[in-house]
Amino acid sequence: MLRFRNTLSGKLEEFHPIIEGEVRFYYCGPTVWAYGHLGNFRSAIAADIVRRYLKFKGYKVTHVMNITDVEDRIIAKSQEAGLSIDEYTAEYIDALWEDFDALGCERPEIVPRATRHIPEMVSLIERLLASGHAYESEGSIYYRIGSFPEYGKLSKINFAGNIAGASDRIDTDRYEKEDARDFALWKEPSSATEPAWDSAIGRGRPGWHIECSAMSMKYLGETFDIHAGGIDLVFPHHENEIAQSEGATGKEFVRYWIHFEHLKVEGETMSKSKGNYYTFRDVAAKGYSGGAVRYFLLSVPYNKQINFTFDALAGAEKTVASLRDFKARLGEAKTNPGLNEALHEATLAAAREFEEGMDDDLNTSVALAVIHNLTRVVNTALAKKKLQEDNKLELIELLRRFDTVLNILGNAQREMLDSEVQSLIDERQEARRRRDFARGDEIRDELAARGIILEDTKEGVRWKRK
RNA sequence: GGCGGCGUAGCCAAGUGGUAAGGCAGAGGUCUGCAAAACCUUUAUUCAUCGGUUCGAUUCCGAUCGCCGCCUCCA
Repeated sequence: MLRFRNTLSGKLEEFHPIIEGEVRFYYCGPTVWAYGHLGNFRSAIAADIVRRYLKFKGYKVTHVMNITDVEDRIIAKSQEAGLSIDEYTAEYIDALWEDFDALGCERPEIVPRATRHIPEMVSLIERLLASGHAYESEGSIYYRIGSFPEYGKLSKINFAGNIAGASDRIDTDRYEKEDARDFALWKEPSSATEPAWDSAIGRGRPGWHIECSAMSMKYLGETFDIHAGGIDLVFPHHENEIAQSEGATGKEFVRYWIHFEHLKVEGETMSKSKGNYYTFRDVAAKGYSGGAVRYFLLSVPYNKQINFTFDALAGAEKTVASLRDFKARLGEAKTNPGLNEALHEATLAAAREFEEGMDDDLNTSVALAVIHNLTRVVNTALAKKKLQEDNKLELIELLRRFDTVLNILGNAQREMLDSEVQSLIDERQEARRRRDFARGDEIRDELAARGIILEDTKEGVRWKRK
């Protein structure tokens, strides 16, 4: 039975979707201006695991990931560059999909953009105005937090204690609000050139939080199953989403809230504003693969902070390579018909333990350990020639199934040999037959320099590209 | 000031009221012409410190020290 730690209750809860067999899942994706650092991808990969594991469990998943593109900073940056919002964001969105592919993340079913959903936001704001949850002040519209007594239930925020110590940082808005805590739903343009939309509630642009309420409810319904995002979104973003959505509908907004913990670097949160961040592209430029980054980010469960180091990433690179080698070796193994019973038991146990680990709030650490343990058992069997045909088939199938969730084993396609490379290998074999090992080693070194690694085995020469 | 998290071997780290997963690195061995890969063995009497509860605590409670986060744009 799948269990998630629900931020709302703070407890581990059994997961039951609202509609049998179907899951509606919203993930707050990265804003465009802050695009690219690895912390974003920890979150994106965690969301990918949520999605993939739900599918593994047999659910039909509708996954919505927003792309925020009317946020203050994007507007400022696009204006600086003399570009429209779409022109400014286009290259970041292209980069996002390239990196998604490199990191093995599936595309969500629906990727709505705020700029395409202004009418939905306006009508939600109209509902809030009509029900007294919102008010207009000097051309802008604010949410009236005093009208929503449950405000704070997600973040457990305590305004009495909070304001005492942090009041100097709360009321920084230049507009007139009834209460310092109230937040903007609709902002009057501050200049004639600022992007703005004409609507029934005046000319302006949406506040940061309203898009997620409007878009999630449009695509997933007024109450849906899972809402996920980075832990820093708990307050104020998700708290405000609850206030907006439940204020407008009077219904429960989301069943399960899931928050992904931060990636740290040298003991501190990796963040855009601190400047202590690496992007996936920085790391890729140093030669690390998307698979290694994905493995590293999965090596600690999503609900724990993880410390980024290049040593750990290098370890992940080796580990992924050895798992992929294992998969290839298993595929090539020569076996006799039949089933080795002990190995069959180990295979069943691995399948069970993997699922138990993942069921427990998506514990990817346990899932990976299961694969390593299975690998060791199978390697030993392979070395002792205990692997039989039926074992091989069920192991290949199990690894394939594990990888529908983790997506770290890659495709085991064997590239075609260059005829030139093949002739060098043949020449080396001939030299070795003559016991001319000097020439043989020379050829091996030459191939190594060109990224071809040779392994001499009893069945012949195995090779792989570095 | 309010709220929350963390401190486990050289490094990255999982985990649990019943005696410490996994990865990387290291050491020894098997195999090999030598390598590589793989396999085997090996690396924490101990989980920040000090108390308490318990038959038993790394796991629960309290205190102390250290680190991090949210409360303000970032996942």
